[in-house]
Amino acid sequence: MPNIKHPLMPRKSPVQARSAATIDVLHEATIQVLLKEGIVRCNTTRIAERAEVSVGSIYQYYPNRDSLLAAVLQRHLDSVAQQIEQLCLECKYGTVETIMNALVDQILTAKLSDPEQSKALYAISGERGGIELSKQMNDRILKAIASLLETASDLHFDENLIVAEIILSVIMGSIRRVLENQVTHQVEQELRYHLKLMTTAYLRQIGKVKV
Amino acid sequence: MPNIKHPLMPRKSPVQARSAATIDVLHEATIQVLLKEGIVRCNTTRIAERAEVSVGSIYQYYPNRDSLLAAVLQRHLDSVAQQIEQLCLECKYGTVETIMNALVDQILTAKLSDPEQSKALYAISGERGGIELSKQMNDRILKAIASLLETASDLHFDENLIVAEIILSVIMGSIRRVLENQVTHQVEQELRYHLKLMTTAYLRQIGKVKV
Amino acid sequence: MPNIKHPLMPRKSPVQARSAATIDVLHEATIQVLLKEGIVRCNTTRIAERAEVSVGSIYQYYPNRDSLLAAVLQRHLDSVAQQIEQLCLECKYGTVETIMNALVDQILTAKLSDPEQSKALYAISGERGGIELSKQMNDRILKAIASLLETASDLHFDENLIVAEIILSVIMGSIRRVLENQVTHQVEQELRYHLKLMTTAYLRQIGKVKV
Amino acid sequence: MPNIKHPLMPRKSPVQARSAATIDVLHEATIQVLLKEGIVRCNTTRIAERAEVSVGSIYQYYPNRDSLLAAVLQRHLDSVAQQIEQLCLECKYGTVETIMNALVDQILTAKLSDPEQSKALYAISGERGGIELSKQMNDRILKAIASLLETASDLHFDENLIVAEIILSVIMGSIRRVLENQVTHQVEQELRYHLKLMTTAYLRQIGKVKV
DNA sequence: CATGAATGAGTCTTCATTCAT
DNA sequence: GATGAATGAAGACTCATTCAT
Repeated sequence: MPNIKHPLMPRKSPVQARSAATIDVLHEATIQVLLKEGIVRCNTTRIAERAEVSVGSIYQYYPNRDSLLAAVLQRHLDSVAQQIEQLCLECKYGTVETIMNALVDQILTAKLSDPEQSKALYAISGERGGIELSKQMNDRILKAIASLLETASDLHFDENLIVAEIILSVIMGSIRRVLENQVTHQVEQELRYHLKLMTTAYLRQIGKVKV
Repeated sequence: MPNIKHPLMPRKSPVQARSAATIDVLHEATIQVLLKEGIVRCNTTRIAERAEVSVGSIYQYYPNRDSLLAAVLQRHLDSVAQQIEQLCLECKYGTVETIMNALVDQILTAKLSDPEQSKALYAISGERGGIELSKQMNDRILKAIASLLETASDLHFDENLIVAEIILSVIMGSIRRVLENQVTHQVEQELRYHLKLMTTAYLRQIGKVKV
Repeated sequence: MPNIKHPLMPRKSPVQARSAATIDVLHEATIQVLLKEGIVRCNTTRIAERAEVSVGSIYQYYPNRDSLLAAVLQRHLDSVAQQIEQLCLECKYGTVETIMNALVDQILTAKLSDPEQSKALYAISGERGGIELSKQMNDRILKAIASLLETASDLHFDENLIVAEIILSVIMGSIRRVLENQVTHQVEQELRYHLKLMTTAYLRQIGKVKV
Repeated sequence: MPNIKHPLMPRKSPVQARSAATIDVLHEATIQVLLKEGIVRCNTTRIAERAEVSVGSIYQYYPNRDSLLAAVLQRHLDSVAQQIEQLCLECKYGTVETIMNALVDQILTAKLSDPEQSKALYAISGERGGIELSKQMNDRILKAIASLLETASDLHFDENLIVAEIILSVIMGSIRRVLENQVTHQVEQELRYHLKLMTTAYLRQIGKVKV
């Protein structure tokens, strides 16, 4: 059902085994080039070179350069969202403090375990298609966090979604600054601690005690 | 101390009024093009057209395109830093709550009064030269906030600079998400309130009561 | 007499029914793509897609893309020539007027019954191989018309071939303009009438009365 | 007032003298390449090479390759239409015979004085933009011929425009066949004579004697 | 035989920069 | 100083053809 003229959709699904392999190689190469050369020099020629395939192969699977980048971003975002959704299910019914501790840990781990890759992908997410993808992932995560907050054993919030948004913004926003080297090394090290402290303090302030 | 081959330095100082005017026109035009066409289509031809000067004129004042973009970013960041420094001086000796209220207000106002422009400039700040500039501004603001925190009448912090960094990261990070439309309209409206609440709660948690 | 490296010759003769069927499908698909996408986008991939065979299959029957296009054109031209030759045999010994009435009718019917197809094929006939094919068909038709004119019951012409050429040029030339939409709808409708009138008047002018 | 996003409009008008020179060189080179290599190989690289300018120069004046081709065609068609309009004014009030003699001469001269060029331009006129241009020229010429026919001293026609269309189609259609080498050399030589004869005979047949 | 993934030369187009006027 | 025409390297994308499966 796909591939009907949406410019950012992949062009075709692999029917032979080597197709899937080529796609993987392309994704890997894209990230490598992005890391090594930056978004501006991350062009089809370099990606193909790095992937050791011809430029033509890119266009077997993607209608244009942007759709390849979007696909790479999509994969990453999916993975991050999945990890967080998973965690949100596991942490249900804890106190606000345990929830925030786990959430901050999970998000920072997901985003900072391969910081170079995350950083490279920000370059994509700013482009035309990336913003939409980011929003979709955002929504998934927000819903997961809002659901999680609802189950908090000690506190209750009037507007779970708003609160979730604030918390996610603060965490994701800080992470971005870390990835862009806009914080000192020390803060990078201690960010987990402070974010846990801050979000927990915030929730206690804004929430009402459950009976 | 003149411009000896630093590629991002402006080429000459505006010794004549005419020069200063041209530079202003170029800056304004650059922002307009950035807004209207995006970073990718923001090229010298379009800037010159919009500014109603010839492309050659750009090279009278800047050794290359990037140095023009850097200069535009520089101006913006300078202005933001200055506003915040100014405020930090005015708020000295207040309570943590009044300080954070004023600070959050000031930063959000500075960054969100012309959101389109701020957003456009993010595109520049990601490029090679922009990161360095952003860091410099960051340092100025951090010092101002750290000094301000030191004067807080009610609380004392062991590491003012770290705390300042955390607070700035959280505020700036959230703002970026607003500018990238990654938050709902409602959160955009209520962001001030929540950031004030959160940062104040955080400071109260981490600080020690002054005697 | 097999295919020894002539680049526009079909590669092998359809000895099996399956082959003939595939060739038919390819011809049909080629015309469809030509109509829908134009000569520039009429490439092997699209033809294969439309024909629901693989690109590889095209090369089973034709040594290259141009030879497929040439074959398609050839078929069309053969069919047209055959129709006209047939008619020329049937009309022998009539008066100039009845001859021209029949001839104009026949040619217009042959070329305009599926105008879209005829139009599409013009795109091919302009290419390197098509011109030669067109000439061959032209010669066949000319000979048929010249022979026919010779049998006219009322008039005699000094140079039947020249006269035939003039008449064919005028008819075919007008048809082409119709197919390229360079005439109004009304003229398209009345073309038969005017061509009959004009060619008959011309022949009466240039011919000598038979005794 | 021009140049507002119409993809086939020239990009800018020359303000310096050498611009006009470059445009002329480009037109000339385009026709040369068209003649020597055919429409398929008539690409920007070859045109620029032949014109001894850089490819970039093409894009100073035309937004894309097609608009250059269209401009070249336009010039040619304008010139042809002008010549015919001029003649139509000069021939007014003659007999049908003198009118047709002059008209056939004029059109054949205009189209066949530089047959290679005319032939080359047919390749363009089949493309997207060319058809529209051809129609416009067609209309101009038709109006001129219809007006001319109205002034014929000896005959009167019920529908001047239809008659003009028929005549133009027949003449233009034959010329095309000459240019595509679909007629023998002898017919090419005698075409003028036969066309004059045929069109005059046709007009005498279809017209009514003026009193 | 049929398939369709892979190839890579060839096109169009953009844009920072230069330099003659 | 100012102008804008010219440059040409670089990038995105296409498509005829091949060949391993």
